[in-house]
Amino acid sequence: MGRQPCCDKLGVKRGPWTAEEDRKLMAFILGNAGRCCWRAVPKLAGLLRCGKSCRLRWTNYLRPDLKRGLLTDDEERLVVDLHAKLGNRWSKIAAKLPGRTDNEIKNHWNTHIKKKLIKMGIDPITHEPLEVRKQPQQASLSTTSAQSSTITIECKSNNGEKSQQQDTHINMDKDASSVGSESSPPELSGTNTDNTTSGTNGMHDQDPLVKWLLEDEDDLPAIGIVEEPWLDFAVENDVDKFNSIPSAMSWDIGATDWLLDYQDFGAGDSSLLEDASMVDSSSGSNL
DNA sequence: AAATATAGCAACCGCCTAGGT
DNA sequence: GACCTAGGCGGTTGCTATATT
Repeated sequence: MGRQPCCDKLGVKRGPWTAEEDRKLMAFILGNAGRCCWRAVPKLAGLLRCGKSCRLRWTNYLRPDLKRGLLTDDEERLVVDLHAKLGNRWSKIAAKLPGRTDNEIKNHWNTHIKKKLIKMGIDPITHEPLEVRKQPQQASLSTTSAQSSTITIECKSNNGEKSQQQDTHINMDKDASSVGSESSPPELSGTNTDNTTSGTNGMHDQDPLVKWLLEDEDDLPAIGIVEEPWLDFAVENDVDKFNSIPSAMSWDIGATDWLLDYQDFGAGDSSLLEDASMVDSSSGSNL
């Protein structure tokens, strides 16, 4: 039988996105919120891309509510804490950091945080001191004893200055074996996080952080993650989406931050937004 | 200045799950 | 219940920029 490819590989462009493609995609999505599925987006938007690729580009790069730049110290500490609880479930972690994507956090973890932790003698997988791993039977089998330790993460601010050393409390009150590999903890893997509230993880329920995490299924708006308004059928197609959106949507960022963020689009892309709004109307002809 | 190594990040791949039929 | 599809997720790859020799 086999699974059908998400799109016809033939004639599908791959590799880095051009500014023009970004414009087209952005204009289409903002102008046609909720009107079709990702599979149909490339065709309707006039792109020679796979729908999956479009979705990825949108969620990881074009979404108006994305923050750009390095993670702040606070965000970094939160990621470490969350990773200690959740393992490599980047999307769950990202859900707690408004404006950050799972891909971004994953990359940041692999390139920055991991190294920091190793440098500090902390196992980035188990969040335990590296020495502990020399005694595998203890590290992997002493599963239920709730451990807790306070470690210090040396963070550098964006201007390269060392910030004050921050105490980061990493609770290692989890099943050591559950984070003994890069994969998700067995009891947490599989069907999302639904299992996390049950059975053997009862102890997690007492952890405020875990409580908070487990609540995320229902309270996304409360933490700044709103349902994607641009994919909402109810979103009105204003003349200038790029200007209307920040005020129309309740993103958890300053009303104009996203505009500043778009300076990152690349050379000469300050004109991108203007162009995009123009493309918006022209791309409508593709529909 | 050129060559090489390393780091960082965007994008892709393949698997999994949810939802519809 | 079986099958199919779309979307989501995490792991991995590959390109580019920067640092080092």
